[in-house]
Amino acid sequence: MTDLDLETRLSDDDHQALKLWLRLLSCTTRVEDHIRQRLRQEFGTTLPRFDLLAQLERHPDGLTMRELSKRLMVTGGNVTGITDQLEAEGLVQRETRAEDRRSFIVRLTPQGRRQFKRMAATHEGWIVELFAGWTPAQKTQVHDLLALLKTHLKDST
Amino acid sequence: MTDLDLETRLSDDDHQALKLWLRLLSCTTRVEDHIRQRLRQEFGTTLPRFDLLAQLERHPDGLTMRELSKRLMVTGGNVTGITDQLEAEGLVQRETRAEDRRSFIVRLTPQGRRQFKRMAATHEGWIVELFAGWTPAQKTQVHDLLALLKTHLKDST
DNA sequence: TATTGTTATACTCTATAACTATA
DNA sequence: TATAGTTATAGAGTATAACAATA
Repeated sequence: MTDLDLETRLSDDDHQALKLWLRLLSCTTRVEDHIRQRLRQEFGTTLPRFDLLAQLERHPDGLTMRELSKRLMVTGGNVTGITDQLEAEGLVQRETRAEDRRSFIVRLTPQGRRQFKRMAATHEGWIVELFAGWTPAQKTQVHDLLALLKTHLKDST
Repeated sequence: MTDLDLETRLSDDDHQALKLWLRLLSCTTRVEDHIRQRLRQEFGTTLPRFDLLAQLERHPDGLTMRELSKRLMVTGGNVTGITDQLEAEGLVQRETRAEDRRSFIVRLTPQGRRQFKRMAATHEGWIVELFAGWTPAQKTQVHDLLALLKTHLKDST
């Protein structure tokens, strides 16, 4: 019964970690799908586009494509595509730089800033509603616990 | 200054919910990517294939395509594709049923069961390691808190 | 040579819809 | 008619690699 060995060496504690992970994954995925759907329905946009705008809103002086690529954790080609769309919609603009003519600064347009603020406020409302059942202490605690995951991820890679 | 209104009406508590969600999303995504990568490297498989095998392992009598589709929360065409691959690899088999010749039962082959148990044990090891910094009480608490999210999701849909 | 950004291409995962064969 | 499953197709979202311009 070698198969059984694989099972019996797992403690309850191990199964608890697996159960937690499966729930974490399914909950997060479902919330994410829900948010994608509402972003599309209510604002005709996507999560990657929203995320790019959010980065620019946090950096009023703009970011280069390379910086956006690193912050969004996607490769350069994708940033080009998303930026093209947002520029066509008039929400961001590319600005050339004299210092380095290979790159440029991507910045929110006034319209882009207004539009993003509207979307961000609505988006935040969805999230607040979602965590309405959690106390502030619980939110803080889980927020801090999650930081530990990233540590373990780096260690094992 | 209408823009400021959107900002000032948000309490610290609201921002806390948003911060928590962003961390939840980024942590989960990074862990998921990490697991996809290791499943590919070490077992040459993908998360959807692993998930399908996991469902069959939990149901030794097998499941119909329709049942798999519902449990995996993907549409039928996708289940057909994944099942085709797994059948080609000899890990699952389709069995016709006399009662209803439109459908069949998908079941793990002995080889599929052995292979899945190997992968599942390794996979569980990754997860256990990941949550090593959490106490059993913390795991239970977060597991239960996450259940609340699904409730709020259903309400707002 | 190295770096920034673009283009072209392909892969994974998903959905939709038309189709078949049974019921 | 309705249902189980398949096929064909399309669309996100991502990566890789070849390329042009500049450093």
